[in-house]
Amino acid sequence: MAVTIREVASAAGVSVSTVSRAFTAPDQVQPTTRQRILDAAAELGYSPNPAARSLRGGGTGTLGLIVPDIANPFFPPIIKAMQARARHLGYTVLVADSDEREADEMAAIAAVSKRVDGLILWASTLTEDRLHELAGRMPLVVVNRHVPGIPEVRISLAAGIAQAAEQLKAYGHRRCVFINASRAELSRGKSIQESFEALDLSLSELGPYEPRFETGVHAATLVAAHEATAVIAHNDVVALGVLHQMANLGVSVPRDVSVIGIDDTLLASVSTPSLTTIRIDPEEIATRAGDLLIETIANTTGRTGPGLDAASPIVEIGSRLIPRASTGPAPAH
Amino acid sequence: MAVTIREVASAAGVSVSTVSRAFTAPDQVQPTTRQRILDAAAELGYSPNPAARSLRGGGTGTLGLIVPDIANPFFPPIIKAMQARARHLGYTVLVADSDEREADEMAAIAAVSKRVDGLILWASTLTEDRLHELAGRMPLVVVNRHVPGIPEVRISLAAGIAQAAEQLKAYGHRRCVFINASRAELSRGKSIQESFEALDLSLSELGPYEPRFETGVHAATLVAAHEATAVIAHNDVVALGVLHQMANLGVSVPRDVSVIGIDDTLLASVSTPSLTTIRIDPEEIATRAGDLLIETIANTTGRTGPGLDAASPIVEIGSRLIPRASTGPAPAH
DNA sequence: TTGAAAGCGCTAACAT
DNA sequence: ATGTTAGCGCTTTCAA
Repeated sequence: MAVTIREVASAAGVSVSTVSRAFTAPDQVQPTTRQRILDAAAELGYSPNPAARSLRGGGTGTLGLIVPDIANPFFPPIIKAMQARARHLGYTVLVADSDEREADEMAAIAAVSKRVDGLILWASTLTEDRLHELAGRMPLVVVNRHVPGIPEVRISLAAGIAQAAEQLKAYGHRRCVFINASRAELSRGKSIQESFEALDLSLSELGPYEPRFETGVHAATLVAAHEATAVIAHNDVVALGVLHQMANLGVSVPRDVSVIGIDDTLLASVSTPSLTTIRIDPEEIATRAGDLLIETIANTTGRTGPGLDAASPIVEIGSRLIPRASTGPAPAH
Repeated sequence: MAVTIREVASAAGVSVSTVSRAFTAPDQVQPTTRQRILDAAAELGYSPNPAARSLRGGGTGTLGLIVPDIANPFFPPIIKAMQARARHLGYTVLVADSDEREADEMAAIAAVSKRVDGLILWASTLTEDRLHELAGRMPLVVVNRHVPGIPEVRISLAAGIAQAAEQLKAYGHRRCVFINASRAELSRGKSIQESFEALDLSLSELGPYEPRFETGVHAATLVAAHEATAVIAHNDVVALGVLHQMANLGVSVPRDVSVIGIDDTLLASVSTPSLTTIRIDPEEIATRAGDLLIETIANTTGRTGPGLDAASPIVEIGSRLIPRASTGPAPAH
């Protein structure tokens, strides 16, 4: 068995409560005593048992993060950043994925909910009702999902899209295609349409499709029919499908067609040509979401009734264009 | 507060121990009683508190997995597969990364060790001594690291390499280059050298480098000097660097040079041209590693002295070539 | 400033 | 087959 608080207590010649305080409320114990305890603890290799702590009611010290798909290259950097941030704040992060299916998401939530102090649900597939019910039982933050009354982190593509439109305009493009592959409630289409119209760029929307490589391959064959010289894809994976098929068709990128992705995953920087894309900073979103959850946990603790708060917070994360080699001047025609 | 075993007990009109047994030893309670308990539990939305369970000594129901880098595209599918497997077996998986640095790995281990029943250490940076010490304190499985006395999962590239050599030979290649970017103790070089020699293929080794995209870019410029017509890269990322630079140099892949990666990450299937690579099945390795750890946990529980076992198990995971578009006949010359 | 003791939810003797 | 109860390690009143 591991070393317990009692052994530290007897080694330091104090009671267990003093040892406990030495860790959780250091200023309540005499400096000399505290030092003696800390030394004894170090000597014995003591560290508090988290199970006992959380049983006692102190919370689990763990944040839960449910993402649609761990294997989607967009998420690993976010997970990594959130782990780092959380550790810094004394938390651990427990990650699970929902596979974009409600049943799996419920299972994932059930599996982690008793082990965490709160939950970050990314693009949740759950109904509003269920989310509200869940939020009533534990601190909750949703990302990329708007549910009134639940704290939210929202990714805004507006800035990145506007920059993309500007770049394409400056390069002389006139007709563009957007490959849409969003679930309805997450659609990326609307804001894009507006940004492009504002600059007098025509934008045809294809889809909605599944956000897969093959979607890009398929959509690429449709670009010519629209007489478009630029393509914005739903994400980097789809954009790579476009690049792939353009190469097959003997269409040069960016000479004949410019291609823009979204997410700035690893894929974008290692493709050939490297992919111009709209970056969403993983560290920022991870940090903001983690902090928001911790804040929500803090507000929930020691509150009796259900949230009579003012409006629940909404944090917005920006985006920006990362110009790389897949965009360039429109063909002379 | 959440619903406890006591509330279920009174709702079902039985004692807490009967409720406990209804969950942990169903056959020890009368079917009718059990059903009544299960109904009451469902009604109340009861689920056992894992903190209480583990405090009681029942283990945490969690497996720890420390990988070098969550953001390395090789790992997410493995993490995902291990989660799935573990959930199936009633476990949760807690993942952390070591960033390839001993200090970070120690911190990660410290952060999770009290929350898990055992640990899978992937390509651990720790010294053998530390690993032995750790193994003395908790069930341990190492992956891609050989430490006598510690259960181990080992990835064997032999089969995949042999198939690669055969393919290149059949395509008429004679001179090849291997871009090595391994830490010494993990080196992929030796077995490759042997496989190629066995088929009378000349293999020059470049490096060791860091396993990054830029390494591939750099190494690509060196291939011509070796008069090689085929390149095997340390992993897919490095291979993409090669593809990228070959395109820059106006060298056609696979017409002029064939390129082979290792890992079969997402990158390989979405590159242009798609990348021939050596696949290590993420599900297999995740399953085997998870199962081995659970087995090790089971053997440790209820054993008194330190392991006087027979030799600790070593599980070997195979590999195979996935032919795609980046390999083809050697140029006629 | 420090100590004694109750109790968090659960399981496993032990008793019936 | 079911009930009673001690105790896992810790924090936190309450007392001194």
